[in-house]
Amino acid sequence: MQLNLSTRHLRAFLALAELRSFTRAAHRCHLSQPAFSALVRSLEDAVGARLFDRDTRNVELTAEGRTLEEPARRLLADFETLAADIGERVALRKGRVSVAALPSLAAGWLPGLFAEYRAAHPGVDLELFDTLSDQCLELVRAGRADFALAATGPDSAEWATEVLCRDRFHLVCRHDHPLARKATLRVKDLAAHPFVHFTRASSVRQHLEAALHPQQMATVLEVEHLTTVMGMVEEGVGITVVPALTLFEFDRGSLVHRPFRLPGLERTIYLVRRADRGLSLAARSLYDLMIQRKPALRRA
Amino acid sequence: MQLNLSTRHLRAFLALAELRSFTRAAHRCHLSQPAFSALVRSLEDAVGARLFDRDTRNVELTAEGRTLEEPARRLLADFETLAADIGERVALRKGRVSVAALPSLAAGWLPGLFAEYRAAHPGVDLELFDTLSDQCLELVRAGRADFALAATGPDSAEWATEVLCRDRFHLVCRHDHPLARKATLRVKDLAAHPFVHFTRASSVRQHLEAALHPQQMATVLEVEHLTTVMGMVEEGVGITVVPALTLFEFDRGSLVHRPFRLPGLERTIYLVRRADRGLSLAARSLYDLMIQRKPALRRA
DNA sequence: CACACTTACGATATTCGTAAGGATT
DNA sequence: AATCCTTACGAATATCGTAAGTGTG
Repeated sequence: MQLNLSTRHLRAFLALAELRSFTRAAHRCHLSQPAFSALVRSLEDAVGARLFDRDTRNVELTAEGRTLEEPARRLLADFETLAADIGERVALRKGRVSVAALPSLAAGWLPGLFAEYRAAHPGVDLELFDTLSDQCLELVRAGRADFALAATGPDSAEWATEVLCRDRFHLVCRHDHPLARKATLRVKDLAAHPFVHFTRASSVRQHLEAALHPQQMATVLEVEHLTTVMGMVEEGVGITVVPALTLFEFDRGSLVHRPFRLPGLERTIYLVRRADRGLSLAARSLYDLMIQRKPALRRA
Repeated sequence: MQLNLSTRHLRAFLALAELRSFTRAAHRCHLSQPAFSALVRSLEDAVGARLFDRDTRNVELTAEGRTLEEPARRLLADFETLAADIGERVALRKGRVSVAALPSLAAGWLPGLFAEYRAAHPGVDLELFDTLSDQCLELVRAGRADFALAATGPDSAEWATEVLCRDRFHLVCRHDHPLARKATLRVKDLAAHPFVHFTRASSVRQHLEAALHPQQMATVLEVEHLTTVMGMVEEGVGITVVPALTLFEFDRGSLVHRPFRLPGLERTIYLVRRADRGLSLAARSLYDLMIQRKPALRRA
């Protein structure tokens, strides 16, 4: 037989110990006085000892009651701290979300979204891993990230995926480049010009090659970072093709970007999470905000 | 609105977190599975968050549940420590009793009684103040002693008193003293012989003077400690009169002690406690043992 | 279809508030 | 007489277990 005590028992005990009056303590506990009396008695029965000496005039803790007073106070405080903690998590005033995202998304679209989320829930810690697709999934699998923004939709029971948006590829070249003003843009037009590629590990490169296959590019360079691609193109080293979500990097007067008509020339951005565990409230709220604020697809 | 949680909620939560099965956790909590299910739901409703992700195959903590797990474990452990503590006090395996007693009782009668009590309840700490009557009462008034053994029965609403025993006065003299063999012993016989008194502060002295009044003694010495009185009498410095409960000190071949017939020549030993607060369980049990083992009145 | 959680539901236990009782000042 | 805790008691609520329902492998 294990005893069952509730926070109401603790509150009643402490109220009575402090106020030394059943009537007033009952009122503090929002109970009628007889109900309060019964509650105290049930507590005394549960612990097997009389905790208060009472006659019609005075109420006072017994020796056993006094030994209980301080521990009970701490216990209730701990309880309430815990309740407050989870309450703050429910109210999204506290918590932590960790997102793994491709660099192309991390730099362009996410900052604005994170800013909005942070303004709404300043108490929630945000963590962002900007890394390549495989590593993103690995972080989610290991539980270090709540979910990932990735360009691959891994089709396994391990994952729960949802489409965030489709991201069309654009040609980027200098303003004075021949392709900048060509009437209709075709894939085979690319072959004639020096091309700045992403490294083969990047999802942009992989998507691009798959979409353009078997068309070959005139690769002059393979680089890792988006900024480097931009610099190269701006200096006329070559042209490139990038997804719309990275175009923020190329928004400068010396450059031009133009979408392709070809429907296959796009990638899909997925929200990916583990199928076997739900999202925390904080993670869910950020996830939902992402769905709600889907990246606008640029036409220009 | 303040939430009400019970130890059963905690136990259910922890059992389910550990066993990851409603069926098995319900069994551990001695509940039917649907009742257990309802209990978990009521916990989730109370904290306002889903704590377990469950489908028909798997049960697992949510992120919020995980944040709750360790604190809940500590909280329940604290609860049970506290319950165990008070249980041990109720069972008298733990506790503390403090007694204030006159030196005459502290040295003679109490040691055997304390030994008996200690053997029965080795976990209970015993404290003994052996001091004069006024100081005994002061210790009880201040709450530093649970009750006192005193020769004065203070007749005030402040005190609750109970008679422990009556203690008759005996003449003590050397074996070779004239009074050692006198056929009938009268008070006035005392006046002719040098008398060793206790100090005026002692209750023995006060009782004796009150009882013998207006008879005057031939005082040769006033000393504080019982042992000193014994030494003086043994060396033939004088005779003395002491209560029966101190006779243990005079049980040696060279000395004789003889009771007086006079009924007034006795003192009453009281158990004295504060009227406004009860005794702790440990104190009550020692108190009751004292009543039960009242000092045997010596006839010899 | 077997297993595991949820829902339905009637029975039982607990807890509530009002009203009466008893003790003390 | 007034105050304060306890007891009595019918009503509302909570909790229980059995049995049926539901979804998943």
